[in-house]
Amino acid sequence: MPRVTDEYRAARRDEILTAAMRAFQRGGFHATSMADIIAESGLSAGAIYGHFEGKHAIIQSVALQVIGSRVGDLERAMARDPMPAPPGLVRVLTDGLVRDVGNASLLVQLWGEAVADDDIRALVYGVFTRLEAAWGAYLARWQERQHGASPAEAAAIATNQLPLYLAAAQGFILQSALMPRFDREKYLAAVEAHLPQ
Amino acid sequence: MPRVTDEYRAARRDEILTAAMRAFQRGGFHATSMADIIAESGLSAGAIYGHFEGKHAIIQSVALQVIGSRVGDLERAMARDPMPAPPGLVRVLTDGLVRDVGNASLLVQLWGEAVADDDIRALVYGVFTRLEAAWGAYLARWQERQHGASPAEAAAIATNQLPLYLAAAQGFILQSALMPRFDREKYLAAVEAHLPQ
DNA sequence: GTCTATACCAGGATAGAC
DNA sequence: GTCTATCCTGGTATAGAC
Repeated sequence: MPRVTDEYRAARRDEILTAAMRAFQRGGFHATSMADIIAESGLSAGAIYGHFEGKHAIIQSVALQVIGSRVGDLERAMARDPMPAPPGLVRVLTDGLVRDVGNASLLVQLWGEAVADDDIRALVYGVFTRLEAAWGAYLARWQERQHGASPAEAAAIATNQLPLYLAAAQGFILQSALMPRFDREKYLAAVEAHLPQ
Repeated sequence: MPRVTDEYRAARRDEILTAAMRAFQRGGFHATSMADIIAESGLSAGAIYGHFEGKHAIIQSVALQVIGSRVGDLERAMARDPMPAPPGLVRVLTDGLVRDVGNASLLVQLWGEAVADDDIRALVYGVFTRLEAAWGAYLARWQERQHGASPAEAAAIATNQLPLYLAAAQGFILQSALMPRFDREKYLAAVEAHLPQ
């Protein structure tokens, strides 16, 4: 019998994680100290270390949440019937991002972090691989259904289009995080107008 | 009269910068300590600090070099006559990157760093703004020359296409840095096949 | 200008009381 | 589980000799 309920523990963990996300969004992973996270959460050092092994574990958990939800959003959208047109997937991804995280800067930080941190890199690799597989399958299915392509043709077309669709999603994330006057609707309109169906 | 020639100083600076770039590429800005840079350069702490105020200054200089050269490449390509087709600019940018830096991971790190570091952010903002202006002007000129669009039409089309071209360049950089089986030629072929002319 | 040795401190993590 | 107070390491930067 645990001394407190699992729900309580989970809620506290989440509280800490949310505070950490806010702090990281402002200052970045490294410039944000444990003291900052402690202050942001309104708790104390002891409370934090009761729920996380350390700063590294917090970063990991934040990463998993931010990046994992993106993949989940996509896979769900891909399973919908009728299928949304491929450019719609870019919108799904970015909607989910705004809803859960507020902005894309955490994701951009994660990409940068993947260079230095093996765990984050593994996470990012894994996500990119899943994204590639799911999006590729989606594009192929779209070709078959909408254009009556044979499976072989459809696969070839999908493979060809895939890197650009990934780039469209990545470009959105990067530009929304780092371009001063980014216009979300203008971007999505360009995707819809120019990327191949 | 300086005690050593300016050429000597510049060469040393460059030597240190190159060593730092190698180290940063492997381990990231933060996980790389001054001790690592010192070891990588084969010099000593005293030597390094004789040329740079500190680690921050080194990062700044690396950033300026990596990111500044990219913009230079593009602006030069854009001034060429006859104009390369717009997708060719993506190739120019990535060629320069490979030539100067070897891989794109430093650039991805810089993007992540822009969240936390005001100086880096200002640098990245500035570059994105120049890129936007130059590439936008280029796309407009291309529309006028190749398709006989009026200046107003050309400007509208360019504004519409611009975010996708930026995304194509950004996607290349990100995917080449973080996707295990990235295929450069496949990517560029997709850009050439699908992005609007 | 460059070297070695070292001062100094930020900040992650722990101890022990409650 | 949470708090406050504190320890201690890693890492930046400097001092002083050459």
